[in-house]
Amino acid sequence: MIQIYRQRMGGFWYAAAMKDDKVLATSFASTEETVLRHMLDGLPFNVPFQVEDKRSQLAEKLLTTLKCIMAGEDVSLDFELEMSHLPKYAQRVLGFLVKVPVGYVTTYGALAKAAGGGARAVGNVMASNPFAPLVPCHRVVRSDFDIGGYGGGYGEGRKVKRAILEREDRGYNEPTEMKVNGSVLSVFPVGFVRKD
DNA sequence: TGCAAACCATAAC
DNA sequence: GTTATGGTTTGCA
Repeated sequence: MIQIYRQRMGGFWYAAAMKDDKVLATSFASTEETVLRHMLDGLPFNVPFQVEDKRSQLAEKLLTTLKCIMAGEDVSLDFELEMSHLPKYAQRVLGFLVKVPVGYVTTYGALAKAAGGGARAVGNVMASNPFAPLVPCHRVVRSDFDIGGYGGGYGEGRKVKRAILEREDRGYNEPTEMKVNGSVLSVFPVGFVRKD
């Protein structure tokens, strides 16, 4: 049985799907209906689930973490993510993405260069990221530092993406290269992202 | 700038 | 198998 938790904090609804101590999906949205629907889309298959009204300690911690990420805070991600049902390539890309630190962004192309595959394929993985905003797909922008898409495509979600990034700005100035899984991943200061 | 073509994993047929 | 679809990128006018 999969447990689903949801909570409203600071103007957003947050939701998490958990099985035992593992996280299957997370989501956020402006309404309860949307956050639940969005998160159910991210679940692996049609398995029985139950919406819980009381939160386990771990669920409480997880939902709070989601809120803190939205607030641009630096949090530790010591949660166990269940992604074995995702395509292998998607797992790989997400594995690189979690290494991008607060205050930096990477690009679809840079992520592709590190993880393999192509930029558009990376975009596809971002669009179907079941772990937003825990796995920080909001930190992936276009190679020309246009903000890129968010929330499944080009829509209002872009505003949210920009807002999160503004709060994550740590004032770094220099691009840097990170060693991840034996590959090199280029990351860039949030300040590089184009304003409009 | 703007547009066309290349790019590449997935899902749907 | 094959095709259609993207949160992209690059080159060239």
